[in-house]
Amino acid sequence: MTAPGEELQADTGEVQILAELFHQMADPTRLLLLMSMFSGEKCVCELAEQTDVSVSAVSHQLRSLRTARLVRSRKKGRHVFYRLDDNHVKDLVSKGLEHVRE
Amino acid sequence: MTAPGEELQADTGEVQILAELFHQMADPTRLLLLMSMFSGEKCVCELAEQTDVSVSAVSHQLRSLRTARLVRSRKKGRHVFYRLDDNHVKDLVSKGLEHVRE
DNA sequence: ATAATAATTGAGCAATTGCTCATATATTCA
DNA sequence: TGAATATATGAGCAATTGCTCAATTATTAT
Repeated sequence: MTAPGEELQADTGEVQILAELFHQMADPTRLLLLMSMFSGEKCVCELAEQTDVSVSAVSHQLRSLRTARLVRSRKKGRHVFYRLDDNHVKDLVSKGLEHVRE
Repeated sequence: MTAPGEELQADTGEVQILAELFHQMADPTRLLLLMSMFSGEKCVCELAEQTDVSVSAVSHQLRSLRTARLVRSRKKGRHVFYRLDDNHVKDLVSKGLEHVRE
């Protein structure tokens, strides 16, 4: 499953961006939010309920995730629905869980 | 490449540990250290030179990585050699770079 | 033993983080 | 229009982070 190795070279700029990606996934609340979106888009209040975090805190973290392009949002009436921007995040969580579960 | 979905369920404890894993990879210096070890074990002074970070700072970060079980160390004479504990880290970086490179 | 080299450690500090609280904005409904 | 609901936002604050600097330990060489 480990790549041959050549494409694992990265310049300083890429390392910064890569670190920022992992940074977004490094907070339990944000990670929980991302994982909640695995089953499809969710509005802010659903996400707040599922993660047991205040709506305000969730909104702050979603902004962070949106700015870092890990999620996208769509407005529908009074609700704003959030979903994963692409499925790399899902792959990363999957690989991460493999590691955690040894 | 995305897993079928069933094994992506995680309890609170697992999410904490997973967040800690990503946290270790979320700092540019630690990420650079990990990537330096892709080509095999390296001593502290080599790692310091390659990452252009002070020996002390490198040692602090290596301790963090070792405590979190992302790396292992081996002492040989005056040198301490560090290597990746398993190849999940390499897989995660590989997947992360795929995301960064779109 | 003494000096030199490699690495670790603890204190301390500026910068960043993730939350709460209060407030503001936007949309729907009566 | 006015009330209710959903979300966003800014200030502020305690906790955490990643570094430097100085001191320490461990090993090797003279």
